[in-house]
Amino acid sequence: MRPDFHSHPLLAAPRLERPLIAPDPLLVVILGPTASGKTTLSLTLAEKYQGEIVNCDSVAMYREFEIGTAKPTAAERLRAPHHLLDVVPPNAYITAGEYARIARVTLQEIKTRGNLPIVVGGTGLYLRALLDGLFPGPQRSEKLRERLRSRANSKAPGHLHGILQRLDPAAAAQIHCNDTPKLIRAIEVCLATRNQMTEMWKQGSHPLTGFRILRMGLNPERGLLYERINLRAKRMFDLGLIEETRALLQKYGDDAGPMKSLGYRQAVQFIRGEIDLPDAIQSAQQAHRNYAKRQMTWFRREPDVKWMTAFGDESELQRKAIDLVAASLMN
RNA sequence: GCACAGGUGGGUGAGUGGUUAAAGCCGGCAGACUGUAAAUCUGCUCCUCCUAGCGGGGUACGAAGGUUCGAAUCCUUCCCUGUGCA
Repeated sequence: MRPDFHSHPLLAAPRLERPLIAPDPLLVVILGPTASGKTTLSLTLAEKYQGEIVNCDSVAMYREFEIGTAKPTAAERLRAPHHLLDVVPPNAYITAGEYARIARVTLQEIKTRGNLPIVVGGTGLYLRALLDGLFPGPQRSEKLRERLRSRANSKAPGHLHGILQRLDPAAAAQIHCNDTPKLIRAIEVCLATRNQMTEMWKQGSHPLTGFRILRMGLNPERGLLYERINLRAKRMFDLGLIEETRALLQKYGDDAGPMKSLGYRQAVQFIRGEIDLPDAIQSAQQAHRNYAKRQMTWFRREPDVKWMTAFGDESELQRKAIDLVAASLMN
């Protein structure tokens, strides 16, 4: 049985009831769509405030996936300590729950050093898992999933939804019958816990404690963002995305880690001869743009975000961000 | 110049007399999301006028005419595009 990370004394210690002498230290969160300049802003803030950067981008956690992930460069990583980059082997996988566990440990360590933790991320679910916590659900069961998937393929379309309907009607009402991955997870939770997933949700989650959180959101004008996305996605191909993907494919096969993610999926299609290079590039650009939109949809619901309508590398925005942090440190 | 093929909504592409303001796909916009989330899924999407909304009206399938109760669909001419022959 794997230890429940929520019970770790350091992470989930109840806050003291009596007023604390010193307020909780600050935690800066930079969120925003892909290519909005989160990295640049994080570097600026880290240098200014002795910060340490904690990645919150799911794909950037994988080793050997380099060009397509727009990780901070080696030079950038020299400017401030970086965490949770390159921590997952290419043929393994990480989940939101696992991310939250290790990210919380990392945050605690930064706190101990007295530095300013700066969480930088585009993965909404990971951010939520870190900040708000997930419900205490079971881990994935590959066997069960395999069984469900193969059964679903041989049966009528609504099959999985029907199963969930019987197991947990409330969950079934919330998950669309076409959304196979979410249906599978819900069924998995019900079966593994012998309880309904919606009941499990009621047990609540464990939010991150011990920090005052300052959320800064980058929201540059959409047209400009899309231009940057197009340029960056194209550049990834110029820098050798195809070659990198080919090597990864050879080493780990096509189900390795984030092979289905932005850019890599298109590179794989090209390598297989399914599309030509211009189409692969265009398709990758499109995928990045669509992703940016989805990220904004997610982040708009995030509470207490200080939104800024510009890119993270614009000096005026950086000045505002610096002021925001200064003001928060003051309180 | 002649011969074929073709010109449909932001793109692509169905539709070959009425049930078509026009399928599907893409794009665009909006949304969902509780352990692989850079994943997965959902809704809306011609213009215009009236209506709070239901809804109703007007335009529209290269252009102009024509046939017909009725046309994106049939006919004529014209304009474009591609291919073949000269």
